[in-house]
Amino acid sequence: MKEIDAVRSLAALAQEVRLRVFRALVVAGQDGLTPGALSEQLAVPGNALSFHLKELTYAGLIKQERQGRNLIYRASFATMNDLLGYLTENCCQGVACSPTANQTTQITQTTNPSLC
Amino acid sequence: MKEIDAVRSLAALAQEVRLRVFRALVVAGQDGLTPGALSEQLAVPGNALSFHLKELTYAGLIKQERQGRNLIYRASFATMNDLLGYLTENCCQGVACSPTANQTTQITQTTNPSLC
DNA sequence: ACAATATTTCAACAGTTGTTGTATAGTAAA
DNA sequence: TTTACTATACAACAACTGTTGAAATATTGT
Repeated sequence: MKEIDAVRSLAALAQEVRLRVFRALVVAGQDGLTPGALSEQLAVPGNALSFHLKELTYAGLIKQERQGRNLIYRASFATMNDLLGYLTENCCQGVACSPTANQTTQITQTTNPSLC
Repeated sequence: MKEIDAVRSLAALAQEVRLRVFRALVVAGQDGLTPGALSEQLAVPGNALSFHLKELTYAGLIKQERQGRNLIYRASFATMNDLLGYLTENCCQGVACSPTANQTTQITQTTNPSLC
């Protein structure tokens, strides 16, 4: 992941409505959610929601797929894990920064970021 | 971590200079870095850097400590891990969302976020 | 074709953010 | 205490962001 992509993703998440949308989609997982469901669940007007979904899509954090008259939005776990990796890269000069831990937070399968 | 804290942290990181500063501090680990060192390393004017350090501090992502005439800035791993946990919470309704993985990305020791 | 539903687009406005230049405050050494 | 160094604070401006209301597009059922 490049710096510009990370900034774009972080900016997309740095907004109340979008953060709620993204987290709701993370919880929904493969099933995803329609804009209608999100609008109701989060009490956000349709046009505002659409604007925010576009931002999240532009950042690559969510994907859409049409199903009949509805769109299904899903979180993009791959992009999210890239971002998490970018933020934790080369932690503590590669040296273990604590005696206890050596774990990684990924929201699904992928490559392993360098961490301490 | 509350939503407002997450938004504040994400907004703090969603800016080129601040993201570079934070990543440099993550790499530096316990040693930390002075504003002078950061200013030189990242080629950012002192006053601009000061502004961004204040933002990161306000978000709780970095901490400062005075050492003689210098200040030492360090990344706050605890806050960062809270944030990572917040972003991945209750992934996929708690059900494993992929056949392969069950990992976590943390940049240092702490509590374990719910993931898939 | 028509009506109903779902979703997006557009324009305008207020509010926020980042940069720059200049000034100020704290610390240390001569 | 003067000088140099390190770091922060403030004001002003341009650029970006989020919300709202009104309109447009797309899909389905009658």
